[in-house]
Amino acid sequence: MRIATWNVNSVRRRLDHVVRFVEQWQPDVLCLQEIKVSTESFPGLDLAQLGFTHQVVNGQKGYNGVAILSRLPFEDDETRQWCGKDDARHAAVRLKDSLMIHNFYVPAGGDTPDPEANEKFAHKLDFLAEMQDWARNENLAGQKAVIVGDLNVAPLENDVWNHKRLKRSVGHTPLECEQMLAFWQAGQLTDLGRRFFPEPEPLYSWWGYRYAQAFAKNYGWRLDHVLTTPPLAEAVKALSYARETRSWDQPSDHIPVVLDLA
DNA sequence: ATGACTTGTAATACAAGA
Repeated sequence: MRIATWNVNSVRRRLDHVVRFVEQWQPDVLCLQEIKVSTESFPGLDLAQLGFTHQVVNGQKGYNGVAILSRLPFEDDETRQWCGKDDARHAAVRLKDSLMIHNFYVPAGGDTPDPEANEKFAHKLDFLAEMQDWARNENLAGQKAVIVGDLNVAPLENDVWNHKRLKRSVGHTPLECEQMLAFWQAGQLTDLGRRFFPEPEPLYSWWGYRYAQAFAKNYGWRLDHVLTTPPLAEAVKALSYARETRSWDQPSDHIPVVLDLA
């Protein structure tokens, strides 16, 4: 079984890329973030034609938004609010044999890494704290669960192209990195990115648009993560990064990360 | 050397991404 996660930066703008990725990689489940469309306007028929006849969409107009698309039926699905906001940052499904898939889009956090001066950063820290509480309260570690998404934190030194330079930048500050690792510990989560590609190897899933040579020079960040709980340890077979998509015409700034489960 | 870009909204800038 193959599960992919991808921040597509607008599912309507990138629909051709989604089709191309699905044809080449054949995921059974595709978790999207930043669909940037209301649930009503989501292009569900186009995606159903790819075989994803089971869909849960948590969208809103203009910003954010997540979706889980599947060839396999859901036994249950859920979209819940975080930090008391109805801002379309999470969706979850339960497949057969109680396999849970959680798809997150964690707040980016704005420009200034100071929760007093920047309410977006405060929101991001609150969100990360709530994820820790959730992992404990739901006994995430005891479930068969896959957590994926754009978590908007690159927690390890080699998760950014220049640790020394970027440790003051939102997404790689010590406080965010601590909070992300605390979430992983709260759920006893395995960081599959680093299980398959250990430090100090550079490992990235995002290259910004603003610097045109970012991808060519590999000035990237690892913001997109795939995490699994202890009951799934034996089932994890492989993890892949679909780097080629970043070279396609008018790409998303993120690439897909692909998990193979037995 | 993360800006210099890209998106959606709405009407020619602005917010947001990170």
